[in-house]
Amino acid sequence: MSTKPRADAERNRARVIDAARALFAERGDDVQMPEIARAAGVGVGTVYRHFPDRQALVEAAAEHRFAEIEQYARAHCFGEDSGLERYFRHVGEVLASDRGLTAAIDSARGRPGSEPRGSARERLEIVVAEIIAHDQAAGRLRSDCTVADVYLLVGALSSVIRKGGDWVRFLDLLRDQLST
Amino acid sequence: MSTKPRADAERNRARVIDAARALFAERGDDVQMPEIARAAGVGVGTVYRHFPDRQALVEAAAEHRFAEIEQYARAHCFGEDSGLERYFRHVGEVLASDRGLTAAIDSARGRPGSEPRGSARERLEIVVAEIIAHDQAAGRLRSDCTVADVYLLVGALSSVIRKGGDWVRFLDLLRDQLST
DNA sequence: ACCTGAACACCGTTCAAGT
DNA sequence: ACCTGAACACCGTTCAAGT
Repeated sequence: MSTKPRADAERNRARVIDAARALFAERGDDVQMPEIARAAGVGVGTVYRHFPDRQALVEAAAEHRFAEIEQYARAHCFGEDSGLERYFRHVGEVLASDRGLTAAIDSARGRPGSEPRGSARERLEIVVAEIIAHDQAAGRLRSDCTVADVYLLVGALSSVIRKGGDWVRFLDLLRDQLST
Repeated sequence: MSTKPRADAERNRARVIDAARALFAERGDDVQMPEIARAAGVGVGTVYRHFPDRQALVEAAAEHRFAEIEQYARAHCFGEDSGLERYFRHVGEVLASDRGLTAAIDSARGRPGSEPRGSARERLEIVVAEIIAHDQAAGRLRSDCTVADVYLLVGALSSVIRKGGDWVRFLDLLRDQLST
C-alpha cells in the first residue's frame, strides 16, 4: 500500500520519539509539545506530521514499555507462586520509574480487546490471559478473574502511582484477595 | 478579625457555588471558568475574587458531598456487618453521580490529616477512623488498616469511576480482602 | 468593597511558505 | 514529500476602569 518514507522523515520520527520518551518518563504529562520539538531538533509541525495529536505521541512513547513488560511476564510469571502477583509488582515498578507510562494508561482510549492486531499491547493482553489461566489451573486464582479485571486493577494502580500514593501498600491490600 | 462581607458579595459567592456544583456534577472537569461565570450571572473576575483558582472552586463545589457522606456514614456504617464495605459502596454511588467530586478527589492536594480544623473533610476523616475502629473491635477488619488506607482506596475508586470503569467489580475484587 | 470584561499568558494545533 | 515556525484557537487568570 504505502510507499517507503524518506530517510530524513524516518530519522526525524525516531528523534521525536526518543525526545518524548526521555521527557515524558521524567516529568510525565506536564511537558509541552514545543519543548519536545526543540529537544528533538525539529519544528512543531514535524511532530504533528508524525503523530496526529499529543495523546498519540504519549501512547507511542510508552509503546516500548508494553513489549518490555511482556518479556518480563513470559520470563517470570509462570512459576510456582502467583504469576499475577509478580505481574502487578513489576508493572508497579515500571510505572513508578516512567511517569509517561502512567500518562498513557490513565488516558487509554480502548477497553481490553480493542487493540490493533499484532500491537505490543495486544501481545501483552495475550500473555496476561495466559498468566490468569496458569494461576487458575494451579488453583491459586479465583475462577472468575478476567483480563478486564487485570486492566481495571492496573488502571487503579497507575492512578495511585501518579498521585504519589503508596502503591506497594495498595498491592498489599489487594494481594490475597485474588487468591482462592 | 475579618469584617462582615457585603450582602451582594455573599449572594454572588453563593450563585457561583451553585452554578459550579450543577455544571461540575454533570460534566466534571471539562467546564470552563467563563461558562461558570455566565451560568452564575457574574463576571469572571467575580469568580476569582471568591476563589483563588479553578482548583479551589472545584473543591468548594464538592465540599457539601463530604458532609453528606459523613451523615450517611454515621447512620449506616456502625451496624452488624462491615461498615467499611457499606462506606465504599456509598462513596462509589455518590462519585458515580457527581463527576465534580471525582475531580476534587483526583486532584486532592492534601494527605489525610492535612485538613483544616472543623472542615467537612476533617469531620469525615474522624468518622472513617471510627468505622475502622468499630469494624476492628468486631473482629471483621484486619488490625493494620488505617485511615490512609481508606483514602488510598477511595482515590483508586474515584479514578476507576472517572475512567468509566466497572467500579462495582472493583469493589468486589477488593471486598473480602479487608476482612480478617 | 466589590464588580465587569477586555486583555494577557500559555499551550495545543494548523498552515502558508520554503526546501 | 517533508520541514519550519509564525499564527490561530482556546482557556485560565489578571487588572484597569467603573459602581
